[in-house]
Amino acid sequence: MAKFYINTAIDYSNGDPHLGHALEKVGADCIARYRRLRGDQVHYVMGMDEHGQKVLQSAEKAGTPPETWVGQISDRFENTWRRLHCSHDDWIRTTQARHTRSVTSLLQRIQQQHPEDIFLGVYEGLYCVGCEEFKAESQIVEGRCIEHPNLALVPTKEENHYFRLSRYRDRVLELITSGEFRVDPVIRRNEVLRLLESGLQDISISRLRFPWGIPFPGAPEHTVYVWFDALINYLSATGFPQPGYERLWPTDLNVIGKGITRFHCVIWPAMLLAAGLPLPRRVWAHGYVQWEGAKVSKSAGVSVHLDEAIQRHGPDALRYFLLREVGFEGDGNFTWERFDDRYTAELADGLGNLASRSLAMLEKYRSGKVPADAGGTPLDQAAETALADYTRAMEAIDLRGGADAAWALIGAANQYIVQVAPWSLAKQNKAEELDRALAALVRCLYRLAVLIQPFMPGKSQELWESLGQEGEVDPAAWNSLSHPTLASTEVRKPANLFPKPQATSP
RNA sequence: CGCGGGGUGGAGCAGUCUGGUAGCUCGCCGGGCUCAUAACCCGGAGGUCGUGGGUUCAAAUCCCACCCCCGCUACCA
Repeated sequence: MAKFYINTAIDYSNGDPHLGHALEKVGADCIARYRRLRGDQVHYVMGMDEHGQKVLQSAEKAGTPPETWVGQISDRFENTWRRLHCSHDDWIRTTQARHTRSVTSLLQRIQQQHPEDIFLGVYEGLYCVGCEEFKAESQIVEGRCIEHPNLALVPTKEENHYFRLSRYRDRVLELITSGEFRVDPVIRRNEVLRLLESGLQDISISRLRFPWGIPFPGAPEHTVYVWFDALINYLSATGFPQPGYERLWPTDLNVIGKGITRFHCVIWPAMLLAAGLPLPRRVWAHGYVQWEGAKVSKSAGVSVHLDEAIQRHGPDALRYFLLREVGFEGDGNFTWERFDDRYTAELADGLGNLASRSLAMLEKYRSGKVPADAGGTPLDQAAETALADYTRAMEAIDLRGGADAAWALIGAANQYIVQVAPWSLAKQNKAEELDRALAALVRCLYRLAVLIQPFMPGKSQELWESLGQEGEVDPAAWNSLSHPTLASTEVRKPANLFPKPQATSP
């Protein structure tokens, strides 16, 4: 059984979860669930990035101690992901002792293995509190930071610890080019390669006398710069530096947003090289959710829509919509209209109605008992194709393609029903043909329950149970997809899987 | 300025690498069916593929120029 250690980016404790965060978590969860179906030993970790000046300021503004503040935000995020059926195995927070231990240890390890890679330097410049960084000339317009024109830049001069990032350019470039360290999709890889080709500067990794962070090893008046600190969480969650962390490390797949590839595809690998540790095998940088065609940002208050979006048609429907409409590769758009359209067409009229009509016939013509048959119907053939397409897409992290394959099977099932017209067979007393058609339909639903599980675990389970199945969809279920044995199983028509609103509200 | 993505029937997209009757989903029109969540199936109408040149027997697809929209440019998923 292969181990599969998957991380999502940890989110900054500076606001509420929004649709963009949700896309990432749901996408990673879909991948994690698919890997579990395939029998991998999955370890899925999410969490929070809780240090840094912006967090401290937010806490102060709220009149709350920072420890309490980040605790509240952490709960809010994790509850949201649980509501969306995320199946993470661990929840890491950068204020936890295990993380402090890990950061300290990693830095010491770099200092031991490559003492010249961490050095003292004086930084003098204009610091933007909004960005938590010194700004370069190109980022300053009229004496203000481009990103935060409402905040005054603070002239700052301080002694910082630096990391010799420049030294690792060639090696990282080589590892990406050779595919040993994979960066996907290709467009993101090309961006990172261009960045590397243009050269790297050493980076400041500590802040003097800033209290809300991890003390810098050997220089307690400094704290570790928040980004440097945050990246290490992926290692902390393996138990590093405790023996046995190698059971999880390295990360098999790190799921992040396209905006932070620089940190995950350049700085983080360089840090690991400096420490003599293996690199993640793969980074996947998804696109952004646009709201009605416009960019979603933390400041825009789009978090409001997340609760609303979950409530609108339930968590499973939101997962489905994010992964199929918005997509997990490029940017995608989110509008209520499209959400409602897809919900009605694909979930209610598509999957929901198929389950409803098929199982209604089972109850009506065979009292809910699945007849024995020889199999090998055109619908079984369609399932074979769908399964192959689905597998190919999911292995390539083409989540939209995976959903497409499952829905192609739904289309095939509806066509099959019209072609064989079970109601006519019943009237004509063609029992054997009717048995064959009904059994084929139940097999089809069984397969669908498995295929949709990574996308809609809640609805998958409802369907699974209505098919008379015990427990949950698991690797054994996956392995039975080519020839499910369901004869004599008792099935029942479920309550509407995807109820439609009675009247279209304005 | 630099880099990148995009401009295809009413809407949203695929197709462009490897030129050869323009495809999908939704919507619209017509027909069928009655098992089903007024659902499902079949057929049809609708596009000079951003603009202008060029290459070619043939261009959405290759080349050149231009117009428009959007993102990134160091810490936002």
